[in-house]
Amino acid sequence: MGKGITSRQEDYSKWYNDIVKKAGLADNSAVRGCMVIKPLGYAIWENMRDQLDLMFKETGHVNAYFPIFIPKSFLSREAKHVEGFAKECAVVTHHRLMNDPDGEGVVVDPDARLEEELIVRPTSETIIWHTYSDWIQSYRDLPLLINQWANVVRWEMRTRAFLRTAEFLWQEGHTAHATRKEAEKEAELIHDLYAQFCEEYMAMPVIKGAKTESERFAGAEETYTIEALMQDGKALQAGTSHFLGQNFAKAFDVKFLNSENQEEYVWATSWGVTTRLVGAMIMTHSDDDGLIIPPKLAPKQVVIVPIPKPSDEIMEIAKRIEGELKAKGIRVEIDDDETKRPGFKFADHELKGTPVRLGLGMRDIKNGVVEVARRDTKEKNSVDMAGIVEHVEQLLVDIQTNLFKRAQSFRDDHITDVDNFEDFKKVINEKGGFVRAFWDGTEETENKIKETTKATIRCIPMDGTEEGEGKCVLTGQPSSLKVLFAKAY
RNA sequence: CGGGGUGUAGCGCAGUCCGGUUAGCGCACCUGCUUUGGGAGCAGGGGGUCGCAGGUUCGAAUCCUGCCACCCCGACCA
Repeated sequence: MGKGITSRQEDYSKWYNDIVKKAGLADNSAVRGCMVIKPLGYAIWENMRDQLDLMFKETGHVNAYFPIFIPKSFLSREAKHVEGFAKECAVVTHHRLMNDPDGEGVVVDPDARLEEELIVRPTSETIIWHTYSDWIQSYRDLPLLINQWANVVRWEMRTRAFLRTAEFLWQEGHTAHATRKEAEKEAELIHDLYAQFCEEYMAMPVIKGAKTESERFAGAEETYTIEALMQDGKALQAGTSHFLGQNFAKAFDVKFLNSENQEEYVWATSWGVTTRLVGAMIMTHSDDDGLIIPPKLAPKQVVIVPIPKPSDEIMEIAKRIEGELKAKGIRVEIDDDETKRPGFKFADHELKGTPVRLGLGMRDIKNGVVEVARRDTKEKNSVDMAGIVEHVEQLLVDIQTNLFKRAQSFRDDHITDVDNFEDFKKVINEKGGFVRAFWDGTEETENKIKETTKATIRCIPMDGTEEGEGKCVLTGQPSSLKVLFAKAY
């Protein structure tokens, strides 16, 4: 699976940055830490967004939009929340510029200082819960199931395209419920939905689990996560769903009257996935020849290349095939650029990850065939022109399946059970991937392991079969808790 | 904020140690001809405040001083 599997992180970073740049997914921007998402990168995100949006709506959620600015005082209402985000907030202090009285250009007008500073949202819990307190009076107002598509800003020290940028795009769901049980169910529902999306659409296997207390979202009682494994053996948190208990309801005084006319605080969840998923897709599937996009997310699923160039006769057949594929709902395009030669186009479409390429020249037309090349395995076959539409339709399904299986077997090969700390260190440092081991459940042990190996507990897996009793991999204390460790992005 | 590195054309780089023609190469771009089934060849052409500001010198991409920016590795994090 390409150069991904390397012990040298530097090489992997270079490979990743090269793909982002050469395939045309994103550029650095004028602002440090922010990126420009280019049309191809954005189109992939749009496909992710559209599918997720559909899944949210099918489960009863609706979209709304809340302000990008949050009054500073809101952030301090929930103690843990402010602690978690305070260090990475962009702050608006003024609302006006003026010509520099001592020189050229503009300066901040000192008279335009805001009475209360505004925070550029790093997440929207506070402003949304402030709003919910007005919206919720009765149990009849519940549940409130709202999602927003937005940008957020977290002033990170070090950034990396898609995986960690100062500004990123995401969706954040914020729901309010009458009972603890219902809110817990909501958090689990979204957790499952995210996992389903990653596996079915991104062809990326994930492990579902819960975060330990120290890795939990700031202000959450329980954080569910889906963890994916990248080709360099590092784990990536691909999405989280939080059960917030009544923390935010209490902080923002969101109460409702139940059917017995008693006042109660509401129960909450929040959940989100980000443009990081685009980075996850790259690092899960791509190879040395460039990007590989799973068919379900590919902006272009099929490209038809006239060989050697788009003559009338070739174009007539190409257009017929294009029309038939489109009629099946397949996203297809004819590359009729006369200034580029076929060899260039082949390499270019491979770089950009188009799942299927059809080559069509006079030789093929005489033989009544089309040359079919698949991006995932790079296999080429001549296929009977008569059955080409059905063939391509099936091939897209096969590629989607193959990508998932390939990523899954890589992932499964990189889950290693260990029962002593020597093996633990060895696997983390040499083989990479997930290490499954017993943990005594203390934060102290968790921190010690992090300090000595840089591995963190990615999750306490949910579908962990009964592992019985064992001994903590570090302390040897008796434990019934088997968890997954890994180095992570 | 620590450790390393780099700033020269849109991109990637050489030249800097040891100052000296008009600052060079590859890719990309433009024109023409020949090509065209895996990133075409030849010929011609356009494009530069050598990161910024001072200084030394007859002369600075090159030496000196100061500043700035970016990248990689850590700490922090979706």
